[in-house]
Amino acid sequence: MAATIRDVANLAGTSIATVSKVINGSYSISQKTIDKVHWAMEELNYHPNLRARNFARQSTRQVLFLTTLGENAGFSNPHMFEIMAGLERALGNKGYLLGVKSILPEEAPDFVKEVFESKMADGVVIHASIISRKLDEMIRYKEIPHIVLGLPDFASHFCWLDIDNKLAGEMAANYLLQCGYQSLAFVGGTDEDKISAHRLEGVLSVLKEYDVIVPRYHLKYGESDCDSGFQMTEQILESHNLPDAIICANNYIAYGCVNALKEHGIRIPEDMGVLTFDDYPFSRILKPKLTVINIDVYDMGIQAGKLILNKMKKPNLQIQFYCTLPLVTERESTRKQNGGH
Amino acid sequence: MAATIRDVANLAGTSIATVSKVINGSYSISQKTIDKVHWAMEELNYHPNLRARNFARQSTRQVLFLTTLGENAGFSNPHMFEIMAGLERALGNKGYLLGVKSILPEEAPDFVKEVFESKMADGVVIHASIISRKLDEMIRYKEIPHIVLGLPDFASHFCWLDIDNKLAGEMAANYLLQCGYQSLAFVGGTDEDKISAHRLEGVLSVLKEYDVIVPRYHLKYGESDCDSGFQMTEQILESHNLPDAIICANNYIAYGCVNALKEHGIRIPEDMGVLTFDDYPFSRILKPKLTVINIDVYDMGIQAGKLILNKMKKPNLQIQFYCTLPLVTERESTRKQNGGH
DNA sequence: GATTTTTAAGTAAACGCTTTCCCAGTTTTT
DNA sequence: AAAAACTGGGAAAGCGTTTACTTAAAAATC
Repeated sequence: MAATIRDVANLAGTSIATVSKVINGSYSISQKTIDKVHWAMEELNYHPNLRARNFARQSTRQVLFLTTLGENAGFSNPHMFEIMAGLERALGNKGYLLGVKSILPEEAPDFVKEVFESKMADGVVIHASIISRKLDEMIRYKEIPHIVLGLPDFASHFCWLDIDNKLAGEMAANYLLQCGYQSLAFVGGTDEDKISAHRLEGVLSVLKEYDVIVPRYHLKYGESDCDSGFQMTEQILESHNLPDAIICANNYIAYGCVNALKEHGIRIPEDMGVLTFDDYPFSRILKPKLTVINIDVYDMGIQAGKLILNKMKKPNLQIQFYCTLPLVTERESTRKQNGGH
Repeated sequence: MAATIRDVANLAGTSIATVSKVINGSYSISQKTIDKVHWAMEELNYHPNLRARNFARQSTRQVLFLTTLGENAGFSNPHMFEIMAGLERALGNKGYLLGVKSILPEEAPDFVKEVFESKMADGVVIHASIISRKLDEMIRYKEIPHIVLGLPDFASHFCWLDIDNKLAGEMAANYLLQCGYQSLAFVGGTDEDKISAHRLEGVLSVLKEYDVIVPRYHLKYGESDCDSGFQMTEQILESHNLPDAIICANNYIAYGCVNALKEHGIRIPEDMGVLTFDDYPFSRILKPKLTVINIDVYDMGIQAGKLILNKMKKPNLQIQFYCTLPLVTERESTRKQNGGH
C-alpha cells in the first residue's frame, strides 16, 4: 500500500497539517521540521495522492480539448495536432495536463454539459468544428472557464481565438506585388470554406488598395484538392489575358496548379508565380519548392493554452481575440523579391 | 453552487446511499424510489462530482499517453496522431478519458514515477520513443497498468504492442513477385532506423524463400528523405544489371525515387515498379499514384487502447504481443497483379 | 518583566461520493 | 405458525488531502 500523508506525519513526528504545509510551501515552518518531513517522505517514498488532492482542492489541474478526431485525423489534418502539441506545451509548462476528447458536433452539447456540471476539468478548449448554437446556449452560464479555437460563424458569447487568415491573404498579395508580379489570380476552396474565403478577402483588400483589378475569371472556387486545383488552373489558362501569379488557397490545390502549369509549358516562377498557404511536408519537396504563407498553428496552440490558463485565473475576462502571425517562407515558386515597390 | 448528492437525497426524501445506488445501478431499489431520485436529480440539475467520485472510487477513469510531441509533430509524424486518435476512440468508447503528456526521454523516468506514485491515471500508454533502461527499471514493480507502444530495443518486462514491419516487408515482396516483377531493390533509411530495417528483413526473407538473390548493390541505405531517395535510386540505376522494381522504406524516399526514375526516362510501372510503405496524402496525388503497403496506425491505437483497458482489468496479464495487419493499397506505380505466381 | 506581536505547529472540519454492514419489513419455505 | 430467506433502504465509515482556526512558545516592544 502506498504511504499516505498520515504515515509521513507519524514517521516525522508531526501532524498531517504540517506535512501538507511543507509540501505546499508558503507557510512558516522551521527548517528543522521541513527537513524531518522531507526525510520521512523520502523514507516512505511518499507522493501525494492526486485523486485526494484534486478532491480537496476542488480542481484537477487539467484542461480538456474537445474536437472531432476520427480516422485519418493525423494525415488529413496536421493542423489539428499541431494545435494539440502547442496546447500541451503551454499547459504542461504550468503543470496542467491536457485531456483529449473526440466528439461529434451533435453530441457535443450533452457532453460539454456533463463536463461542466461534473467538474471533470478546470478548463475547456473547444474546437470550432464542434460548436453550434445549441452548444453556445448551453455553455453561456456555466462556471468552467472555456475558450473556442476558431471564429464561430454566428454571434456568440464565446471567448475565442483564431488564425488571422485575412491577414495571411494580405501578406500573400503584398508579397507577390513586391516580387514584381502585377496580375494575380486566386484558386480557392468551396463557398463554405471560410478559411479560403478569408484568405481571398485579404488578397482582394490589398489589391484594391493598390488599385489592381482582378477580373472575375481569375477567381476560381472548387474542391480543396489536387484535381480541382488542376482544373481551376486550366480554366484560368484559357482566359484571354493571363495573370502572372496564382495564389492557391492550400497545398493540395497548389499541387494541382503546379501540375497544370507544367503541362502547359509555363515556367515557374518566371512566367507565373505560385504561392500557397500552410506548409505541408510536400511543399518542400515539390519541384519547384513552393513559397508559402506559413501559418504557425503550433503557436496558436500555445496561445490557446495561455489564454485558457488566463481565463482560469480570471473567469470574468471577457471576449478576447488573439491571432497568430503568418510568415512568408520564400522558396522557388516565386521570383526573388526585388527592391522595387 | 452545484447540487450535491445530499441535496438530491433531501429532495427525494431518501438517504444519500440510496441516491448513490440509483446512480450506479446494480442494487436492489424499488422502481418507486428510483423514479423519485431521478426526478430529484432532474429538478436540481444534479451531476455527480467527478473529483469526489474519483476519490471515493480510487480511480480516475483516465489513461495517460506519454510521448514526445514538440513542434511540427503533426506534420512530420502523422503516425503519432493517428495512434492518439485510435487510442482516444478505444478509450472514449469505454468511458475513459485520454490524457496526453509530452515528455523528453531523459525526463521520462522521473515523470513516470510521479504518475505511478500519485495515481494520476488508471493506466499508462508509453510510446517507445521515450523508453529507456532506466525507465524500464523504474516501472518494473509499480502498480499502475502500463503498456508500451513499439518494440523496445532491449530485453524488458514491458507489455508491448507494435506494428509488424517485418510482415509488411514480406507483403511488399510477395506482392511485387505476384505482379510479375523478378528482381527487387530496396532503398531504405539509416542503420539505426529500426522500422526500415524490419521492413527490409521481411523483404529478404520472402526473396530467400523464392530463391531470388538480391545483389548487395541493390540494397541502399541513407537518410529518410526525398533527396536521399533520389541519390540512392541513381546509384542503383548505375549498376550493370537493373532491378525491375524498387521498394522504398517510406513515402519521402519514394518521392525521390520516382523523380530519379522519371529523369532517367524510365517508365513506371512498365519498366520499373515502385512500392512503398505508409500512406501519406501525397502518395495519392503523385504521378504515378503510389502503390503502398498501408500500415493502419489508427487501428494500432485502437488495439493499444483495448490492451491497456484489458491490463487494467487483469493487471497480472503478462507480456502480450499484438500486431496490426498491413494492407496493400494498389495504385499506379506497380503493374496490375496477374494470375501467374 | 509584563504585554503584545510573531512564528510554529497542531486540531479538526470539510470536500462529495462509494460501499459495507446492518436492520426492518416482506415474502417464501417448512 | 414459526423459521428462513430475501428486499429495500439507511447509518456511517472511509477515501487522503487542504485549510481555517486555535494554541503554545518565542520574540519583540514598552
